[in-house]
Amino acid sequence: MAKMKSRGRPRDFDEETVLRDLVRLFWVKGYEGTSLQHIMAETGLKKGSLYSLFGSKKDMYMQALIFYNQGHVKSACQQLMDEASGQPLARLERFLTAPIISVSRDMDRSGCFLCNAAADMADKDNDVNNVVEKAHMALEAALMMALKSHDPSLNNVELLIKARSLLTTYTGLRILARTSKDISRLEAGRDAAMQFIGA
Amino acid sequence: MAKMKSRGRPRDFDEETVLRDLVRLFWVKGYEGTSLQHIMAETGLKKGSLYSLFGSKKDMYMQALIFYNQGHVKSACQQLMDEASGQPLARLERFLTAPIISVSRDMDRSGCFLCNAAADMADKDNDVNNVVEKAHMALEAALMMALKSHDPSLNNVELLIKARSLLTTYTGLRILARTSKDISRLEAGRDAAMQFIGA
DNA sequence: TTAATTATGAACCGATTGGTCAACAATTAA
DNA sequence: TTAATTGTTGACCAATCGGTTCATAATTAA
Repeated sequence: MAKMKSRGRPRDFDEETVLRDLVRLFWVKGYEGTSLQHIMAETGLKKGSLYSLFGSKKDMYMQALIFYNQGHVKSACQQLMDEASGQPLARLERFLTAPIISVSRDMDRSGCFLCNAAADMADKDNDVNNVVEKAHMALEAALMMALKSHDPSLNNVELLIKARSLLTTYTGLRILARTSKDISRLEAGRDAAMQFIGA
Repeated sequence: MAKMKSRGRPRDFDEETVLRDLVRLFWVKGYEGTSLQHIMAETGLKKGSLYSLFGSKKDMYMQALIFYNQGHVKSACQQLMDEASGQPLARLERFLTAPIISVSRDMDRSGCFLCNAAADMADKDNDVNNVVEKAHMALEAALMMALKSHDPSLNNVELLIKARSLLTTYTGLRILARTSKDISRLEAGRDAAMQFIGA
């Protein structure tokens, strides 16, 4: 979809870049911890532009979360389902290892924006809750695909249970990774989950 | 330790009650989401008293978190280790079921203050991080005791791995419980963990 | 009674909060 | 060239933020 020329003064910023900045800010600092000043500094935009573009701070958060889902979450789902991306068990293990790699290799304790949003905003705002819920469902579906590929004999009920247990472990790992100095704690959580689905 | 009469004007509030109020506030609203106005309204105290008592808002949060650990977390640990409180597996299952009961019976999505603190503050503040870390270690130790009681043949390495996997599941459940409308998602996470340790 | 000590409450602080608005700049359609 | 349209900017807003200060109240020790 090529963007057609619009009438008035053209924007002198890239909307996607702005969204990426918003994701990074809300991801690391949370909703209340991110002020308009932070956003202005990070994006280079002034309040007028930001508010004419989004409407409110909450809308900025929402758009950032949706953008994150269409990027990080979607690609995580795709990799889980991509048969060319390795054996099913290896793909599942990679999914559960991502939280560990972030902290052990990059010393990155920002976790997962989706998990942070669940902890931070989801109980306060229904719109955020719905976005988080949809992302969780998408992840469940992708996990079920990978599990089915690993063991085609499993029925849908069994698949759903295993997928949900993996989502629980993943979320726990993402949160624990924000505090834990000991990565073997995280590895234990991952290994137990892998052992459970491998059995 | 009876409190001896102090010299000046006596307090006309109960410190423990104030701490309970602080716990409730920070638990539900998080650190940034809780303002001094909220705290004044909830406790009935004015800023002067609060600041002479705690020193800063962060200290209020810290004291509340420590109080929570000495209450909720400690009693959870004790129940896990209390042989008179049921079979080891039943105690472990009760531990993992608590997050589900909160949301299914009481529609309480506030989760666990400790988990919320990990998600909310632990990466921003080292003092909070240390408190969270210590609580996690205490929970791990209690989980190991219950696991050992269930299967005395397990060595310490095996016990630690299983305990950590349970802590991961517990944390995941507490976070997912903040958004999930579907309690069967939570039950799946619990049942998988129970199946893993029962095996 | 007096002095020392401690707690309370309200006024006050500068800084920051999310949000609005109107003047101005840049573009296209007529 | 002109009008209509859209984007940018900075000033401005009331409200709130966490925090301080100080006079006053209430108590005990002397």
